[in-house]
This record gives sequence, structure tokens and C-alpha cells, in this order.
Amino acid sequence: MAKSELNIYTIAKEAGVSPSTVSRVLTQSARVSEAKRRRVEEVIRKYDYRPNSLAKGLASSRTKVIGLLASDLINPYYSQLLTECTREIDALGYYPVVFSSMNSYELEVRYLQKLFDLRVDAIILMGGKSDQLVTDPEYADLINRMAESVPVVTTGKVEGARCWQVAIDEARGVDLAMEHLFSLGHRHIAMIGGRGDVKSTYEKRVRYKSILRNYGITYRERYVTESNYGMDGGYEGMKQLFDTNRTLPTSVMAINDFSAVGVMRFVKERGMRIPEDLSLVSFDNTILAEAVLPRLTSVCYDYATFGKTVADTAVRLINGEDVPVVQQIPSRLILRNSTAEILPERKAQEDEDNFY
Amino acid sequence: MAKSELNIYTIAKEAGVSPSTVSRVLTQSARVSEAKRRRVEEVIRKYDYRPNSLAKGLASSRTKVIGLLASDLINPYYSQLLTECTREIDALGYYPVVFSSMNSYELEVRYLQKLFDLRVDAIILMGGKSDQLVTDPEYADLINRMAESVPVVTTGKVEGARCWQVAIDEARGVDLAMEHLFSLGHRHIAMIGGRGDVKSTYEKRVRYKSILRNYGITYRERYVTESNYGMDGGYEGMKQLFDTNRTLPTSVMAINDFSAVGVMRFVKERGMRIPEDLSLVSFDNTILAEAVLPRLTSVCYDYATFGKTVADTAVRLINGEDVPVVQQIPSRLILRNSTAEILPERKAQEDEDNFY
DNA sequence: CTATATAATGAAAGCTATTCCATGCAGCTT
DNA sequence: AAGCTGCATGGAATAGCTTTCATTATATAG
Repeated sequence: MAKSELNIYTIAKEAGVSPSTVSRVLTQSARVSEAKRRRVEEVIRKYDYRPNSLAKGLASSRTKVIGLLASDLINPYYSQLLTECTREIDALGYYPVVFSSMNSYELEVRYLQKLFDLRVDAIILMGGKSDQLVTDPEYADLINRMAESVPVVTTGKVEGARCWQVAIDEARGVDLAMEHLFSLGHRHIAMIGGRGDVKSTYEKRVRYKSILRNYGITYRERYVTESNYGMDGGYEGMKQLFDTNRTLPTSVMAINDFSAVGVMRFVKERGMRIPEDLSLVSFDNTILAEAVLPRLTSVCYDYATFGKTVADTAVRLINGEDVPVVQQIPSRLILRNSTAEILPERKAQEDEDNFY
Repeated sequence: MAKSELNIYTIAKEAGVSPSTVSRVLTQSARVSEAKRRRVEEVIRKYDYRPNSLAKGLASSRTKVIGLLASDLINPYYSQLLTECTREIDALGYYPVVFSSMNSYELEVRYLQKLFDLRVDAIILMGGKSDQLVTDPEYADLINRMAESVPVVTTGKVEGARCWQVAIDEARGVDLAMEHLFSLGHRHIAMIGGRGDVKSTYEKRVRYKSILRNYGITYRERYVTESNYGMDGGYEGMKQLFDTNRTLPTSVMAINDFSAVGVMRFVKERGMRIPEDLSLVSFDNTILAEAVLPRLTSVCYDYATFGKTVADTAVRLINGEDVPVVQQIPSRLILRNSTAEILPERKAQEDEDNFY
């Protein structure tokens, strides 16, 4: 681990120019005579010199780095979003650095601060505290303090904080899913998994209720389960549904692909089939939806557009451009094999109002 | 975006001490009288002062950041490894920053350099060029240059480069998988997916052949397919197997969980069942292996140990400790439902040497 | 009570860039 | 020929911290 001893002064001396000139060659910020540029570039190549990003950032107060903070890497929802966002950030000439808070609020706050300390040019927040229904005022304060010197973009709305939001149109997603189920004859639709204190989940539930009302269908509390976002959450939710209903609903919306997998597992264990005995729609349309059999009909957010919009927003804010404070990402429904028309006998059951 | 104007001098002045003293309070590098410390801490809190990491890193030539570069975020193999590694890095008092090269060698090189420019305290490489069978000499050179001033740890061996390796014991994994299949009566075992120019795949294939030889079983070229690491790779591989063999092998090892899913899909489409008609073992044991039905019997690397070892290695190198250049992570086999005893009729077929 | 070791503190240099400002010089204009 | 313009360049200040060294204050020993 030798000392590098290699800096802009070394290069300048070796090339017979001033550090300023070397800097100009490096940053291409001003014109340098052809001869000197060539000479400097030669020396740089000869020594494999690489400018120190810390010094550069300190001196210029721009780092060309955009910091991403996601609450999880294992959930493909974040992986895919991160990947697309990262791709665009790169295309726009910035470096994307990723932190994962591993679902810990404590880490999230710490890393958020570190991102600030590192003087990244913009901060992008995905999930976690920024997706809570009730915003922790301290968290909003923190974001506000950062927002004074660095643009902050989130995928959830942080109440009372001056930051930009690129959000999914949750309501539209629920519309699509439910319309699809209705069109297949389903009237008894459960909503499995997720926690009500998470904004995106809360919004889905609100829409779910309101659609039922519009269609004149009774809202049943026991059709909505509260559980985590993993497979076990879906499994538990389905079990709960099974335990609290004499007759099962004919269809289920799972809060994400993981929980849908949990639902599938439970259903399979009880000897029922998907989609024949139960239609299943999930949200997120991650790679998981393609991986299982039957493949999942899923609400899709178009990660490419989503990630791109987030990245573009960040960069435009860096450039001081005007950007709408809220942008919505449209949802689509990807039809696969986990949904089917309700069976006649189930339909009959329904007509007799045999559902408990 | 107001100017912060907030630096160590501001704090020093406000607290009536010198910047050196503030620095001492900040870094806890030397003793400061109780009274002054309290005073300084108070002022820091009052202004919400946060030291600039760039300046700190520049001045101290230590950043307390460890850079991770993975070739992919979507593959849960990397997500899980990254997560565990990250967890340990955090526990050891460092900040983990993640770059993803999105399977692009060009990006990998660029980000690797950026990591160096950012003066991270250590660099961890996962996959990509560092897992190629034949090391690109320019790449090795690059790593060697970095390695002069920063420890580099990889999950694959980079030929001719002075870096540390924490690798999976691929051979052992293959042993476990094949012994398991043998014990179920299988003699015709295919190996699906992956590319021979990827070291980890190459090593698996080499072991595969040598085990067959040890058991006196003919090695058949057409039982090994060359394809990518996605679901389509597994699907295509299985199709190829189907097309080039009059009688299918009774079992398959898939290069990873994704390709196993592809295999399952193809098999399903042809109306065959897993595990009854075909036993399937995969490598990596990612969350995907738990998600599909039947759940996959899979070779597991214990991501927690793996990630921890990688992180520990990096930190020990930072501290100038001696660390073995190569460390192996043991494999286990996780038994699930994708493998079963060979069917009697298939067995009979085998005895008649009816296999083509 | 002096001598000496030790703890606390400040001053100043250093880390490695960028950037503003001043200067020199060539080429034009009049 | 004098004056002006504009480009190329170097010098010096600056960004915000750490760290070494020197100094002062305090405590302990003799």
C-alpha cells in the first residue's frame, strides 16, 4: 500500500505547466492549447493518474454522484427499480451509489445523513420511512434540512417535507385489478398482506373500499388482512381468510408478488387450484411473477419509466430546472394465468348468498 | 438551496475553542476536557452541524467507506450476498456503498475506477470480470494498480492480480448435489445453463465430469448445455436436451435458481412432472428456490457466512492484518421437493440401456 | 516549593483539487 | 504605431477537515 504521491502538482511539474492547466485539461472547463493538452494527457497516461474525487468534490462543491437509498435489496421491486434508475443516472453522466437500509429505520436515517455528508448532488429515497402513512416529524425535519442544500426525490410522499415525489398511481392499479376480476365474474375479492401504516398499502385499501362501494358490494373487514410483505405474510393472510370465512372469497389481490406466492402455497396445501378455485392478482409485477406457476397476473409499474423519471427528476433539480412536485407513474395490468372466470358452482353459491 | 456556511470554524468560534478541539470532539481521537466537549457538542447540536465527509476523507486519507461492486442487483444471489455483506460492514463501523455494473464490463471498469477515485477504504468485487475463467490482463493490471493503495477482495479469482479471494467451494457443491441424485438412483444427470467462460460454472462442470468418471458413468457432451443464467437459459437448455436425446436424463442440475425455473417451465409444458418424471437440483439457493412449487432442492452457500467473511476480510486488510489469500465458503445441500427416487419404469429403461 | 511528567489546547501546515483574477501575448483595427 | 480584444496561462486563494508540533496549564514526585 504505497503512498501515491500522485496529484495534480506532480502531473503539472512533469508536464511543465501549472496545476491550473492540468485542471483545465481534466475538467475540459476551459480551452487549453493543443500542444499543452497533449503533453498533459501524455503524462497522465504515463502515470495512470486519476484525480481524487474527494478533493474534486470539496473544491468544486459538485460530486457528480447521486445517492440512492432503498429500504431493501432482496425485494425485486427495489432491485428492478434501482437498476432502471441507475441505468438512467449513468446515461445522464452521474454516478449512482446505492445504500440499502435493510428495512431498518435506524440505518435509514444514518445512511441518509451519510449521503448528505458525502455531498452527493442529489438524494433519491425509495421506500422505508418515506413510505409511511404518518410521517415522523423528526424525519421530515431531517429531510427538510438536507433539502436546503441538496435535491431530494422520493417514491413516497413525506408529509411536510420539501422534496419531490415520483409515485405510483396506486389507485389506478387497484382499479385495473378489480375491473379485471369483476369482468371474470368475481364479486368476493379479498386483499391480502401489507400493513396499513405503509402509505402505498393504505392507498390501495382505500381505493379497494371505494370501488366496492361504487359497485354496491358489501365491504367485509375480514376480507382484508394485515401482515408483512414476505411470503409468510401472504401465507398467514390466506390462512386467516380461511379461518374467518365459512366460504372463501373467489379471488384475492395480494399486496405484492411475494405474498402472492405465500397465498399460492397455502392454497396448494389445502388442495385447491389457482386459477380454477381462486383467482389471484398481485402487485409489483417483479420477476417473481414470471417465475412461478401459474404465472401471476400482476399490476405493473413499468420500472423503466419509473426509474427513468426518478433519475431525470433528480438531474433536472440539480440543474435548477422546474419540476412538478408530484409525478405519477401509470399502472398497467399484465394478464397471465393466475386469474380465470369464476366457476359456475361458485357463482351459484354466490347467488344463494351462501357466503358467510 | 442556501449556502451552508457551516463548518468546523463556525462551530469552533461559536463554542469558543479552536477548530482542532472541535475536530477532537468529532473524531474522539484525543482527550478533550469535559467542559469543552460538552460546550462543543451543544453547539453542534444547536446548528445541526455535520462534518463534510469529503474534507474529512481528504485530510485523513481514510473514508470509513467500503465500496461494493456487483455485476447485478436483480439476481437474488447478489442481492442476498450484498445484503449480508453490507450488514457486517455496518457492524464493523464502516459504510457500505454499492455499485451495480448491470452486467456490463464497460461499466464495471468505470465504476471500479470511480471507487478508487472516491478513496474508499476497501473494494469488494462480486461477479463480472472477476469471475471470468480467463482473466483479461488489462483488468488484472487495473486491479493491481488499485491494490497498491487499497485492499481488493473478490468472490472470484483474478489471475495474476494481487487481491484476496473469498470463494465458494464449487466442487463440494457439485459433490453434494450429485451424491444426492445418485442416492435416489439417478445415473443420467444433465447440467443445464451457464457459460463455460465463467469460472464458477467451469469449475462445476469440471467436477461434474470427474465425479462421473469416478462412478464409472459415461460422460455425455449432450447432457451439458451452454446458455445464459436467466429463466430462458434454463428453458432453452432443457429444450436442447429434449431435442438431442431420444430419452431424457432422469435428473437435472441447473446452474442457478433462475435456470431451474426455466427448466420447470419447459418440463411442465411437455406435460411432465417434477420430481416424479425428472429430479431437479439447482445452485445458489436464493429466495426463488423457496418461492416456486415444487420448492427446489438447492446447493446453498450460507449467505450470512459468505457475506460476513468477505466483509471481515476487507476490514482486516484495512487494519493491516494478515489474511489468507484464498478462503473457501462451504456448501450445503438444502433438500426440498424437486428431487425424488427414480421411477421403476425409468430404472428399467436404464437397465436395458435404452437411453440414447 | 521546585522539577518533571502529563494533559489540554491552539496555531499552522497539509490533503488535492477548482476557480477567480491578473498578466502576457498575438492579432486586429484605425 | 498605439490601442484594443481575447485567448492561454499561471498564481494564489479556497473548500473543510486532520494532524503535528509547540505551548500552556495542571498534577505528581521528590
